Amino acid sequence: MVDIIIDKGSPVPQYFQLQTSLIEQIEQGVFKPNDKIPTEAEIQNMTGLARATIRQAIQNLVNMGYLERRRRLGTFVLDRVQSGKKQTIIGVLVPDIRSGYSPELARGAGDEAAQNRHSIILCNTDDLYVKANYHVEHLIETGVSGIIFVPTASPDEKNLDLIEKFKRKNIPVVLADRLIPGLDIDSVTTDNFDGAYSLTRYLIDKGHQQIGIILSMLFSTERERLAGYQKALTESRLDVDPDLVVTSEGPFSEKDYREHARSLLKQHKKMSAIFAGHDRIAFIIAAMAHKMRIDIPGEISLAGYDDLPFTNSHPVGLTTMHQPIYEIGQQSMNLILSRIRGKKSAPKKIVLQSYLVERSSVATILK
Amino acid sequence: MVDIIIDKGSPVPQYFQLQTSLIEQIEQGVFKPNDKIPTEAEIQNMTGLARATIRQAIQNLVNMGYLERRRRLGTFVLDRVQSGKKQTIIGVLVPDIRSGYSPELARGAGDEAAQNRHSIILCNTDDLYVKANYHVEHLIETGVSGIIFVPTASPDEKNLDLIEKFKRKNIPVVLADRLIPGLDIDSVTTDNFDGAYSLTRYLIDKGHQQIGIILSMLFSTERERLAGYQKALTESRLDVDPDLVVTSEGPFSEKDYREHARSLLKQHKKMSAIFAGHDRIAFIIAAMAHKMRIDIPGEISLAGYDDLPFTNSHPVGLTTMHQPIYEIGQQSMNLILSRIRGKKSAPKKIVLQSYLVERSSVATILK
DNA sequence: ATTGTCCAATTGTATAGACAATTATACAAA
DNA sequence: TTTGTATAATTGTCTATACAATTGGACAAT
Repeated sequence: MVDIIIDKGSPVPQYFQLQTSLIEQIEQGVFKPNDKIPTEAEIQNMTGLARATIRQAIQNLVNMGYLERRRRLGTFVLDRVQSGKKQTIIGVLVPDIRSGYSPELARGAGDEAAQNRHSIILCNTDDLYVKANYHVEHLIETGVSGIIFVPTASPDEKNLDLIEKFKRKNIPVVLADRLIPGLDIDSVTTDNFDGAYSLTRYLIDKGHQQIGIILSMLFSTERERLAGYQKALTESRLDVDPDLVVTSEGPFSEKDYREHARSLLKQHKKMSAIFAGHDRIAFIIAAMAHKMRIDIPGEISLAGYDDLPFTNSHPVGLTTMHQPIYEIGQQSMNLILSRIRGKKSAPKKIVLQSYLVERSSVATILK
Repeated sequence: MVDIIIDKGSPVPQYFQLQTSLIEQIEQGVFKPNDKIPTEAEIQNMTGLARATIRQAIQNLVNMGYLERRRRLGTFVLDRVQSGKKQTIIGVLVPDIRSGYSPELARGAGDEAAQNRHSIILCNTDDLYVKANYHVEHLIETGVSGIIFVPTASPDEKNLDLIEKFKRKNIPVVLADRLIPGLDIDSVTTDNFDGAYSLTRYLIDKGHQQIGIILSMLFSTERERLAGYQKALTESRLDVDPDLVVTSEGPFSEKDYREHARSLLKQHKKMSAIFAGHDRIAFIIAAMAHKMRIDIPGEISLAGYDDLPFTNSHPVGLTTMHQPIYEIGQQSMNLILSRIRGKKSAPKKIVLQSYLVERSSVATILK
């Protein structure tokens, strides 16, 4: 039965009490869609409130999309679809949807969002702060409910600055794939240290003793991979030859990496295997080796990292660490959705495991 | 100067007159962002209206995002950005953001949207009607302003059905890359007929007389390519050998295509070149040829279609038709934005040109 | 069957006035 | 310096009341 009680003594405004009471009854189904609620006069009799007060409450519910007034007929409850809860949209900021793992990540996030009847707005940052910032402002204006963010290649404080903007608006953020040192926030990553360690161990077990490595130092992911590589070597009492460690501070540029690949391959007599920081470098190395007439894996073995979707169909047959990128996207979405639903708890740091995919680019060396 | 005149005799409600007058003065810059407007008491003196009436007008402007009340301080004009006009969001429906040309297309559309301060909601259809339909409903609920749609692999009437749903809601739609026969609607495509014709001519000019082809018949694009191939052959008085035309009715499946590739390659003595319907098939053929120890281009030449982003870095060195996918995305976005801005004119059908990218997979045959 | 007129219910607009809550500011007290 | 307190300006909440506008439905006129 209809039942509205107003506590005149409460500090809660009476129009607000009425409003809350009505919403409750609508959501609990006392008033169903298309039902007519009591007229203003009736509510006046029931509650003793002034009509203006009642109107204020009802007007708010009309603005919120719960009710609809029809002159001479009364006030009616709107359908669920139209009422209240608007669509939830999650912003996804990735470096570049065309390449690397971004498509896979976006796909995982998108599928998971779709399953929960939400959508993603996709933004390319090109790993640049300015572009990311542009999208950040825009996403906030658009009113997204949450953000999945792959930090850009900019300095940490720049990335922090972007995250801060969301925090100020109470929009939850999940970091995907890359971390920002010292920042305690929800994240979904893979264990790059452990992955690189396992991969290097694998190479060592195959008999390789001189292992070159080439990677960028821009991201937490690759820095961890370098650390894993170093640990595996020192653990096996092998020297880390600084000549064989080629790092780059700059962002990924096809041309730079070709140069790096060439300079490393020039020393190919000094080593039996190369650990490429990620598959794209691996393929550049493979192409360069082909050009320099160095046979893989005959003369030198090659291992990658990522196992990108097309790695599988690439004729090099690259042995690489498979990263569960799709799952990163999924889990990031799940995490952000649980935050949007209001879950309060300490930041959750999900770390997924990678696994080795053996193809044909690594040879076994007989001692 | 501040100046509010209310006509008490007018049938226009006085609160509405006040409201309109205030909006006008805000938009004309009499009140600038962060300015304080007169207090309720002052307006009362200026107009002679009751405070409740004034409040009603002001409350509406607060709801509309023009004003902000600050207790004890007064009522202030908000920034333009926050006020009124909501963000425009464009839905983009692609087969699969992970593979093929979708990432490039989404990137083109996304960049163009960003330049115009809009966003894209990205949806993967997997070329399935049901998934597309799911997203369609959701996009409509979300209130997107326009749609860029790559038709699914479903029958035409299913795709028409999806488009119809948008039309009913007056949401403009642009078809990207693929067409639906008989449908007169905005579209951005490439000239597949002409492209395939040129590519086949190129092969013929290189001395190839027996040219196999393998493609799917599911999409308008590939059907046109087949037609272009046939035209080039007959024009040069070469027979179209039905044994060398391998078509598939089903959707793209790695396994099926491997089988098709194998059966075509078994006949490799009968031909000197293969025209692969798109690059992904081309790479499957290349991998299969490698397995069967058939040298490309030594024993057989191979040409693709699409020039996907990674084709370039693929060691096969595939000669292929470059499709301006990024531009398709851009132009689609431009077209949809002009429709959203209200442009009325006959459906515009933009056809972009492809061009040949010569790499090393096609040999010249000496006669 | 269509059109016109009136009625009554209900929401829409408006006035006048009262007191409450909030908060920037200034000033006092610790 | 910090903390508490008073003040006044302004918006926030609420009552009581009146008349206007809209409109479904009944009924009459054409």
